[in-house]
Amino acid sequence: MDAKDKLLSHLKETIELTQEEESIVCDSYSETQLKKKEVLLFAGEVSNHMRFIAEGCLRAYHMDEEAKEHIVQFGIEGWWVNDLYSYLTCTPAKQFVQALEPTTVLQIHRDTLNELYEKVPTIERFYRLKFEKAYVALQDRTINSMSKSAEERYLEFRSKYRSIEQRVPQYMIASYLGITPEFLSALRKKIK
Amino acid sequence: MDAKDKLLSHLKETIELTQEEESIVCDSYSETQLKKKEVLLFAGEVSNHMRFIAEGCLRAYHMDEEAKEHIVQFGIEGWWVNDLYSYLTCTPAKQFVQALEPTTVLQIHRDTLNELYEKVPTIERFYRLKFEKAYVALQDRTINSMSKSAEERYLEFRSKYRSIEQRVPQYMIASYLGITPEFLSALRKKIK
DNA sequence: CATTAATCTTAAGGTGTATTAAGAAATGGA
DNA sequence: TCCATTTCTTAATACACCTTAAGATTAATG
Repeated sequence: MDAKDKLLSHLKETIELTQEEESIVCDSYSETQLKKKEVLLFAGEVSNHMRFIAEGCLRAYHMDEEAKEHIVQFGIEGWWVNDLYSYLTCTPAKQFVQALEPTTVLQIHRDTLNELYEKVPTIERFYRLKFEKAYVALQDRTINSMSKSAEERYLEFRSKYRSIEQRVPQYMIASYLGITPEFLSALRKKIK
Repeated sequence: MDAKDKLLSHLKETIELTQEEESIVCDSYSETQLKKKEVLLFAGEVSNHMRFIAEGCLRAYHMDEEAKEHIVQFGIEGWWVNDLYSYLTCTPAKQFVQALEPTTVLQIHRDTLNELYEKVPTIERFYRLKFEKAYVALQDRTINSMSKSAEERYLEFRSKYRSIEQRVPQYMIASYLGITPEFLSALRKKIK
């Protein structure tokens, strides 16, 4: 199954599309191949595309004043990864987006997407739902990081994202959880 | 200046409205008076209104499994406070919204707002911008709480929200910052 | 393969923040 | 004005998590 088929079947989990709409949709996205470690979006740039991962694995991370990295989100096949705020407001991104594996991404430019909304109205609904989900995920994460211990957060991460845990380095999971790799290592030892 | 005038001048900071539109807008909102400690939205309920604070002060907070409260957001005159996710998706709220002072709120029901979007299209733009701001505020808060110490977060809170710091109890600021009131007290002593 | 680079673990010692308990200060209601 | 309630502070002790440093594994590369 090629990248665009994956996108279509992903869309069709949420909305219905006619044959004609399917081909309009396909024509609106362009495919990009990323090497491992390649950066798709740099902090400081404006994010002009919505990005669907057809194959591979990405991370979005923030770099603080001391150049320490904080992973905000992972993404694998079937996920969307972006600095959403930058995309929505055309302001400079605060996050980097980088491939952790060789990755295939389908991208659509904001202008093209706005045109697509006109041609295929259900697409607008699809993205509205995406934005809402992004918001609740962020809200959950905020509340979570404030009210739970590192151990609880790790156990939750493991049960929620087992497929991710298995393919990204442990020190990145530590970064996502907001702890040091050493402490995560100690936690894992204790739990087992 | 009455509550509805405050709303109008708030809207007009972002969008333009004709005389006729102003009166349509005003008719769409209803005014509610809250006593101190009165709860406007309970976790578990669906939030069906967007809420503008004309006068007073509110907090939105989450209650965890151990019944500990975590303040997610404060709001004073000119702010909007809500469990936005619940509002957008018609799912049960995870947060409570409660008055910290005698407060006047203007509320608009989701259905009424959708009608208003038709009648006064610029209103839709106003709310889109609100939703975007809510998202970035949340994103900032998440990154912040992961990458900064309690002292840094407190100093930032103080310079950003001095007007709020002066009118809400210190232990609530501690809750907002994710620390205990005792530790905040110690921090303040140390800083001075 | 061999070598280097990336990742993970261990351990000692330190720091930030929580907990508990008590009392002091401020505020609000009768 | 007084009492009750709410809020803030202090201090001792405890724990979660960090820092540093080193070595052990594992994976990537020529």
